[in-house]
Amino acid sequence: MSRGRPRSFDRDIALHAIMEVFWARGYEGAQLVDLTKAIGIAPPSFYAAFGSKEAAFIEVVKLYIETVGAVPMNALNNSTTLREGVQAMLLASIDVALSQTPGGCLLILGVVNCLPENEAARNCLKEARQVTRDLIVKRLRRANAENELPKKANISQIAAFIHGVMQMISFQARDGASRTEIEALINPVLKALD
Amino acid sequence: MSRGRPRSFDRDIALHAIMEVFWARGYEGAQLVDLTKAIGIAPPSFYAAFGSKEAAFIEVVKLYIETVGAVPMNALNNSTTLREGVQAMLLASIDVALSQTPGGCLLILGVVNCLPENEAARNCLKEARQVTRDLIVKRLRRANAENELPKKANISQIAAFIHGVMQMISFQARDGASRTEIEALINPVLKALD
DNA sequence: CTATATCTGTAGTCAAAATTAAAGAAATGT
DNA sequence: ACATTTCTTTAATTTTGACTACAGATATAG
Repeated sequence: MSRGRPRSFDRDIALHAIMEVFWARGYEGAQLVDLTKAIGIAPPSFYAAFGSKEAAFIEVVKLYIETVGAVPMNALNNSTTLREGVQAMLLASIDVALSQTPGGCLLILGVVNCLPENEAARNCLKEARQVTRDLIVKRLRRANAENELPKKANISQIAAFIHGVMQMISFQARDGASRTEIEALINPVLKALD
Repeated sequence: MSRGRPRSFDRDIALHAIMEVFWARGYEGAQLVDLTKAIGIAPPSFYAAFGSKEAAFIEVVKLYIETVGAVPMNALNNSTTLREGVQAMLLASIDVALSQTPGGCLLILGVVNCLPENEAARNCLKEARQVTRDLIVKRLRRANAENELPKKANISQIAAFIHGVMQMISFQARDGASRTEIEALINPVLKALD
């Protein structure tokens, strides 16, 4: 089948390893030496496997969305009532945010400020956030169809606010807030949904 | 009085100029060449006047708090009712967030991820955010004393949430949200205060 | 067993970014 | 005027970080 010397490491495991590094340090904060050390390889092996730091990041974001990020979004959808769904999503987001050191969501905090040459990484996350927002909108439309919301409810405003709560969770987790403090943040959303 | 060749630029004006740069690009995103270009000087003049990039940033943060950041905090305090104060503060925060390109507050977005050698800048902002939070707590205590809040109200939880709304304002402004979209974010807080 | 393909390891290259050395310029104080 | 002080200008220097050339290693195909 495949000729040549085989790779000395498992590419999937390596991708998970660098996901942790990008998650903890952000795109620019994660230096190549951190990535290669996390895998236990030398730079040429990294470039052979992933192409570039930027390409690796884009792949990591995809993996993050499919694994880490999927949990809250599934919790949102696999619920009968909107209120339960939003609550479950936000609680899962808190788990995600507190599962890393320092805390927070890669999609929200991974690239906030960046050098001009790293705009591609920032846009990659911006698009991912738009997908998150769209999923929330979709769930709200379903709730609307099921008469869980006033017909005149402004779906996109509510979605922006719910997404905003995920953002404050990430920021405060990054600043070192405790689980108790962060869990208290979600009450106003649930109250607003009643 | 002061001997020697006089400075060719006004230090205060220069500080304001680099405040804009740090605000727009963040600490690491603002390169020295951006700072010196904004002032119109060469690197040695910058170092003679400010010491280092880090020292300049710390000075900028102080200036930002005293000028830009003071507006929302004064709005919070110069109000008879808590509700009016919070609303005025958040509206002022929106003005601040939308007054820069890209949007957002320097204290919230200036350093999110950073290289290990820039932890000092991150801590500087973290402390500034703590001051913001403390001011909100103080205003809530006053409201509590004036019987505007239930005696059992959890002041620090409410403060964390209000601060969180400022974070979502900044973050969504940075992502390009419109004034209308951002203004809609503050309704749930006001509702929660009733 | 040989040729070929692909990986690894060492040791770089290259560019960018913060910082500074050194010489000349422009003010004050005597 | 002259000495002194402090700034400006130009051109490095130094460091760091992403990326790679090249030689040696290890697999498959025939």
